[in-house]
Amino acid sequence: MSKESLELLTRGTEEIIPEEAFLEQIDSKKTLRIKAGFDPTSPDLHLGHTVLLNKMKIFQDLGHEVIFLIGDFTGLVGDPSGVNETRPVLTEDQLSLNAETYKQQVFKILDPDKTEIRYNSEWMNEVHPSEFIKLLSSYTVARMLERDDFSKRYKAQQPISIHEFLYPILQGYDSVKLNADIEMGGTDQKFNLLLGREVQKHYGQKQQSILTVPLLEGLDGVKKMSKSLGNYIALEDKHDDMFGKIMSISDDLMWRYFSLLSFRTSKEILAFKNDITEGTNPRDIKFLLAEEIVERFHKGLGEVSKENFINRFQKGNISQDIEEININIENDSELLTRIIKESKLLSSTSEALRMIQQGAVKLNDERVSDTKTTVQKGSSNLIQVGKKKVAKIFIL
RNA sequence: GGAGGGGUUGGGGAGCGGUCAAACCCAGCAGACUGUAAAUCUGCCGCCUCGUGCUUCGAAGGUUCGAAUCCUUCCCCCUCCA
Repeated sequence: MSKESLELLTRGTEEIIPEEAFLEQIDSKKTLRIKAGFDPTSPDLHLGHTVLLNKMKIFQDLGHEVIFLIGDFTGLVGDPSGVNETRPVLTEDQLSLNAETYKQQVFKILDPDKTEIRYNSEWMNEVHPSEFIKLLSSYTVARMLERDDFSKRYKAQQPISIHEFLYPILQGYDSVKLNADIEMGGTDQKFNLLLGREVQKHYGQKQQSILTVPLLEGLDGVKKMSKSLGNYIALEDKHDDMFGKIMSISDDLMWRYFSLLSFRTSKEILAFKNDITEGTNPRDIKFLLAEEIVERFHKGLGEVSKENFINRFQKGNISQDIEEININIENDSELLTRIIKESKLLSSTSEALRMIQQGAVKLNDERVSDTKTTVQKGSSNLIQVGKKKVAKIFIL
């Protein structure tokens, strides 16, 4: 393998274990089986996931077999990684629905012709109980408790269910069944990935090497990007939303996003940093990042998103494509607070009331100060709540 | 199986018969200021028909003029012993 390809492959990775074995594999010219698993616990993939997907794509381009494993069975167990409490168990219906939307989304990055999609229910549903016991004997409770999140929860007197111990072992079994040469995952997966090596050994199989990628911080810049924390940018986000969300990240975080998400060279990124030192507004550099990312998921809309953004926030105009909502009312007029709730702009009339009191609500570009403001049947109204929420509402 | 501790509004965590929609911290939201950044200041942060209104403090009953606070039963969690 060329030096360039190797650089490409290892750039932005957190750890490779064991490094020597990995390099040997890469050098061997053998077609490697690369595994990465995803829990279909929530239907939206976000930018955090793409750090890993991008890596998979590189392996694909190098001609290796990439396995996108959907953990539909293990999803029933719930991965305890990095969580400080027991995860709710999902129903099979939810899981299979999520798995479907996953498939559609990953091919925004991966090459469908070169991707092997597998479900671990394929083999897990067939495992005989005696086989299962044999599998579970591959690891010990003491070693399981070594895992950081388990030991923390244990010390903090928080519950750990027995089934949570199974998760890492089952994940390891997937590696056995798939004959994985390399498994990739986020840094929070390190324990699970390493355990896969133990399970493979237990089954007399060649041990996989593992490659971890950093977890992308969410919009808050502190916690990892995740749907449950609400600090995520979904691949399915509309272009304007995606652009806006990227613009809202802090200047520090911007560099993190550049290094993990951008396809620009390290050299270019360094040049941007210099520009800022020399007086360029960091916002303008952030524009470049936002445009690149939006363009990746919404072909041809990067530029447009930027223009909309400038219109909306720098010039104060409202962008063209605002969500339009129809609301049916019974009387001739209705309280604005109720309309705001009905349109889902806010979740309760109480909240709408407070927002009006705080001067956050605009009706047809006029700031609303009267909490009893009403709108007429048959009218169309532009309603803004704060800077980010806007909708055109038709009262029917 | 035995002994003890505990379950409070998104998270943490006060309250331990009325003055409790419930201190305080974090997170979040809005306004001002800005680059929809950060920092800062101010306000908000259960629901509605906005009132001496309604529903909340694991669940259900009970005591009381009055309960998150007391009693009973049940559910759940943790620790130690077996």
